[in-house]
Amino acid sequence: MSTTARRPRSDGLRNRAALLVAADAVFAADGTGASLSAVAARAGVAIGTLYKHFPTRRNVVGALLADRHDALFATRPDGLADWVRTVASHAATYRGLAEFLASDLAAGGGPDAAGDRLAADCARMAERTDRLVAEARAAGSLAEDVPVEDVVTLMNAAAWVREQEGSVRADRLITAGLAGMRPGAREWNSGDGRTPTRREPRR
Amino acid sequence: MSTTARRPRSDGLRNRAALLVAADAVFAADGTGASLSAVAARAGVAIGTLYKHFPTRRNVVGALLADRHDALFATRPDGLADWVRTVASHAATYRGLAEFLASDLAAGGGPDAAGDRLAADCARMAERTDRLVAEARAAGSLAEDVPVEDVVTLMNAAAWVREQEGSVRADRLITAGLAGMRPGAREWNSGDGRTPTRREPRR
DNA sequence: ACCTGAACACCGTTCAAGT
DNA sequence: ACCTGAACACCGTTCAAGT
Repeated sequence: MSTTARRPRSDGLRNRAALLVAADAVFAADGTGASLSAVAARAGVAIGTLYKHFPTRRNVVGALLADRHDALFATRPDGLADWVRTVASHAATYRGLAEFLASDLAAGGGPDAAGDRLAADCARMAERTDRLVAEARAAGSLAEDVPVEDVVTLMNAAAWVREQEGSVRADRLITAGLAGMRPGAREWNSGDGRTPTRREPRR
Repeated sequence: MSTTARRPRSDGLRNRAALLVAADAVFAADGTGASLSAVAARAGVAIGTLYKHFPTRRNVVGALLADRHDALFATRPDGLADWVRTVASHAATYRGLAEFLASDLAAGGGPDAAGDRLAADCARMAERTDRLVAEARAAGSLAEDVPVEDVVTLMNAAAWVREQEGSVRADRLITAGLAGMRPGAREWNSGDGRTPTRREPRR
């Protein structure tokens, strides 16, 4: 029960910071799956030191994203489309990050939710998405029967597309996806993509 | 210039077949990036034999997909939506395959186009997509100003989503995406996802 | 309290030697 | 013509030993 707050040693702090700087550079070049040995080498510390500070690769990614997430949550998104675009762009910071975040978000916040920065950030992202989806529904720009999951899927998919094919294609996917989620957009057809009729019109 | 057709040795053929069976099982379990040593071991051959038959991992994947592609091209898709769904489903056969195919398709058919089965198949897929996009435009179910690339992006994204989140979410993404590519669907707004007006109506 | 680096298990890829 | 398996370079992860 004694939560004795031990103050960290100064070399520990220095090494931690150096590791994050190195990880950012290495991940930017080689993606989220890049060599951790290379990260440690670049930071000028032994591999054991990296594992001491960050027991899992997930911890490295989480720590690396912390600052970016602060910035992300500090902005007031101008509607759902803006939020989707911003998150998709963020989730494509490193190659492989989209997959990383998608699985983390799906797991509802990763393995150990307590004290886990990445898990907490994912939860916050989910909350904000919920809110903006509700707003968009109220504003009539999102159909009532489109679940939040569909929007989250679009965000993840767009992030992956951004990694693979660049921001232009990702933006266009978002535009089309959201347009297709507007009230009435999925009324006629959507089955075979041929005959533009057949379902009874709404109201 | 002498294209002397040498007939392959029988043990060579047997090993090749065994390698493909093993690769299918291992890839199904661990994805496209799975251990090739494990594949060779499961096939009961030495690692060198694997590399003799398939110099690169891409060749393994290509050979593995050959039969599936024959089946894919044998079917007559019932419109663009059907084709997009079919391809997305196919491209999610193994984990990691979506990324594999996306980059191959983007490269216009991979490194060595001549005699490369995977490259040829990708080219065929591109052709068929072109044709169905043209048909959909003519039928009025796809807006004239939607480039084929947008449809291909949707196919790739849906395949990735299928790997990550399952077929339900992938299908819904396709439905929304295609609905958003219908004539007129992107007319009003699509900027901030808030005010449903502002652009001049069509015609 | 933190750091080091050897140690172990694994994988990709090549290539000399075999049959 | 094809197969084998040792060899090399690399990586993830742990842990005893240091300071």
